[in-house]
Amino acid sequence: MYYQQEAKFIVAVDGIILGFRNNELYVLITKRIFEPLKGKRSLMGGFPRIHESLDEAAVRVIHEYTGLKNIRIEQVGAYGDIDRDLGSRVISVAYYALINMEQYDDKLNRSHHAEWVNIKNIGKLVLDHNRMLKDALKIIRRRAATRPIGFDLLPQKFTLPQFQALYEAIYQTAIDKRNFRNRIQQMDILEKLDEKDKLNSKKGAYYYIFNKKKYDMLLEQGYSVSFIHIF
Amino acid sequence: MYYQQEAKFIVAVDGIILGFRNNELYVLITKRIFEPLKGKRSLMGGFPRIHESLDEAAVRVIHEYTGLKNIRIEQVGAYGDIDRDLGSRVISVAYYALINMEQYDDKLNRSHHAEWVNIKNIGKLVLDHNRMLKDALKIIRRRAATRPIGFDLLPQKFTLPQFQALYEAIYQTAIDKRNFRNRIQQMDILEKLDEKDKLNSKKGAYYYIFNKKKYDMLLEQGYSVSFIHIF
DNA sequence: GCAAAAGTGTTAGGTGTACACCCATGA
DNA sequence: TCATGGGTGTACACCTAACACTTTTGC
Repeated sequence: MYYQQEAKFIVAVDGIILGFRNNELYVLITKRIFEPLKGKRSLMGGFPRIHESLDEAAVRVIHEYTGLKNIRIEQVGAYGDIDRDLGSRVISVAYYALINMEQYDDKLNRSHHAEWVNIKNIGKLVLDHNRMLKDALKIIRRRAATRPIGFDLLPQKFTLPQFQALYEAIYQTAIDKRNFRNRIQQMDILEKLDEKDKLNSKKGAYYYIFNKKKYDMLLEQGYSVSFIHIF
Repeated sequence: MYYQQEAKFIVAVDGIILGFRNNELYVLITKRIFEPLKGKRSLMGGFPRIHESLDEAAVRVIHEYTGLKNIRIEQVGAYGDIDRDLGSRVISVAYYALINMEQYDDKLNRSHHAEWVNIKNIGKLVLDHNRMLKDALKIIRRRAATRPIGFDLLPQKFTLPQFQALYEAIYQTAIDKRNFRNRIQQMDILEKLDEKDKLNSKKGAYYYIFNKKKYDMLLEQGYSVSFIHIF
């Protein structure tokens, strides 16, 4: 063992957990059950264990709050301002995860005092959590601009109006229907089903599923479509 | 004080310090002067102090190694695999900095066993430092694609061939002279001087300086030019 | 005069974006 | 029959990328 003379820090992981329902983006927000700031609205957080990597800790924490396994996470960054946490000097590493709200176990809401909050109505969160959320969204938007993100966010079968609504929610902007569908079609990674969703319209919208094999092939070839022009 | 029962971690900061000279990109690499892995090639690293933010620690560490003040840093990310450091469980936060090699104090090289290594010839670095470097380059490329990065890397007066060479070094690709210049001209953020650099050619290339005021104005307007198409 | 690097414009093809109407169905 | 949301194609402007020759000057 080396470095024994160095200062040690409390390290936390915080999770920005996003879901999509009724054409709106939601963030999983909890009420802190411990001091300081007990009762205030906060992202899902936890502390890595000594035998866990940061990524593993993030996956575990998100699992504890959502009951979901096999989630993909991506790191947002490390937050290390001195007074960012009122409780102590804490360095926090933020991760985001996109999850399918249909698979989410709603029972966990109650046990964790968690709720899905529409991303438009997120108020003040504790500490620097608003900044974390903002940073996560930036990364998600960048990602979504070049690849068809959100297969994690959508149910397995989804309609094109749904898919488009997801993009509109991510960018908070209206997208032309025809342009959106043209681009999707170009990519050729969706499979149209014979089945229709008749909940949202009388005519009904065809369901699609995602052809993962084709998508992975395209990625390997370094493929990228610019979905939305944001840069 | 709260969270006292949580595990504490040794936290490090590592710096990817990039410079540009003779049309090539260089990384500042040191030989570790402490165990473990003493004598092996490594990025510049250090440990944040209790009263320092992570950003401050990164600035301080880079200052210690380069003598430079007023450097801009950007976080690359946190690295938290369990066995990433042989010495102990260490979580490291990486930062990159682009510096002007002309202003760099060469005396520090010797006192820190540091040397500038051409980015093409970086061999194996200790621990996960190769991955950090790769991640930093990804961020730098993304940044350079949409804004005229590298005013930090270039001397105050620079020529267009130099500026282009910088982009070629960042992307490791050849760029058409006329296209590059057209784009630069469109941005209208350079000022041509009457003076010429005659070191690299008989004809001589005009020096330019960067018009920061115009650049900042453009940034405020949410301006972005796609310099190079990489996505 | 000649080698070596600097400097300079145009064009064709592709991509982004704006845009309007018909279709299917339940009520 | 009508109101509602689903589905479809094109034209124009702009941007990207390809491309070749002249200029200057030290040797």
